[in-house]
Amino acid sequence: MPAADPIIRVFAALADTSRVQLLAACFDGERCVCQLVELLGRSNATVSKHLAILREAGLLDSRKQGRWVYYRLPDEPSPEAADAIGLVRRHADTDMIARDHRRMEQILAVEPTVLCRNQRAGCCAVEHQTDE
Amino acid sequence: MPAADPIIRVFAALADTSRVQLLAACFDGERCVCQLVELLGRSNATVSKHLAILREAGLLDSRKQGRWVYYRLPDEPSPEAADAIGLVRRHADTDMIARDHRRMEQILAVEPTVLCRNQRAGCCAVEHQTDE
DNA sequence: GATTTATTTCGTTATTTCGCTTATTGTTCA
DNA sequence: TGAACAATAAGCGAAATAACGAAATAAATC
Repeated sequence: MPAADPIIRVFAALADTSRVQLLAACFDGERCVCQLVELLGRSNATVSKHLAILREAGLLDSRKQGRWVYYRLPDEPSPEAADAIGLVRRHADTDMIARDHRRMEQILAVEPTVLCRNQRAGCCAVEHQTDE
Repeated sequence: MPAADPIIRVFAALADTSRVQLLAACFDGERCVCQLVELLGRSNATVSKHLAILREAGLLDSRKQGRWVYYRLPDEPSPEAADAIGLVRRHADTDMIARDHRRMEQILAVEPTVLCRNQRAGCCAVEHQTDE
């Protein structure tokens, strides 16, 4: 974790499928944590930690608005972060990202308020598609 | 280890300082395992394993000539490997690579035969510089 | 056949990572 | 002011990873 070299930190941050998913989910705009929790289907603590790792590597920025925290691609990324983000854009698993993209469209159709309430209740806020 | 996505495998391979050092050591040409063992100052088993991880990620190729195995940048890298190698070239820790480069010049001045014999004897084949 | 170089495996130890549950922080709203 | 709420931090256990020594294997050379 205490990677001396920033580039090692970037690589370590991206050496995890969940984190690449989270980064890719922000390609089209900023996302609320609760939306990303819904996307990954993991606990909010887990997702929050993954996001912190991406932020500390300089791959995401966060912004707090009211109760919600939004994550987005950095406006002024470090050279290595910009380069790495481009690499993910060009080469990350197309199928997975496309699938996540379709699911994110469903998630975005739900009010964050409703999303959070359903997550708290322990049930899925957005139905999973039966891709086949 | 069996990372589904090749790009994740590439990132995981580079999320380690030793492996970035090994990759960078091959920037100027192919290197014998015994030379890389000397560079890192670790056991040959450890170095061999790191090299295997880099090779399986498509970041290095290996070639056997006589008793020695030489590692080099792949002649026809995958798109993601080529991209990642460029990223390391542009952004990896300059000081560390320069230091390794100087040390590699000393190592290259020694016959691989002598290098291996000294390594087998358990002593350093090439004096460490007292950088300061 | 013996030696040499590299790889692989085994067994051990230490460290790191992932995900969870359970506080805690800081905000909004009744 | 106090309750509810979103996000994060802290702590825990399980699993993966990294390193080593030692030994076995493979392949090439002498």
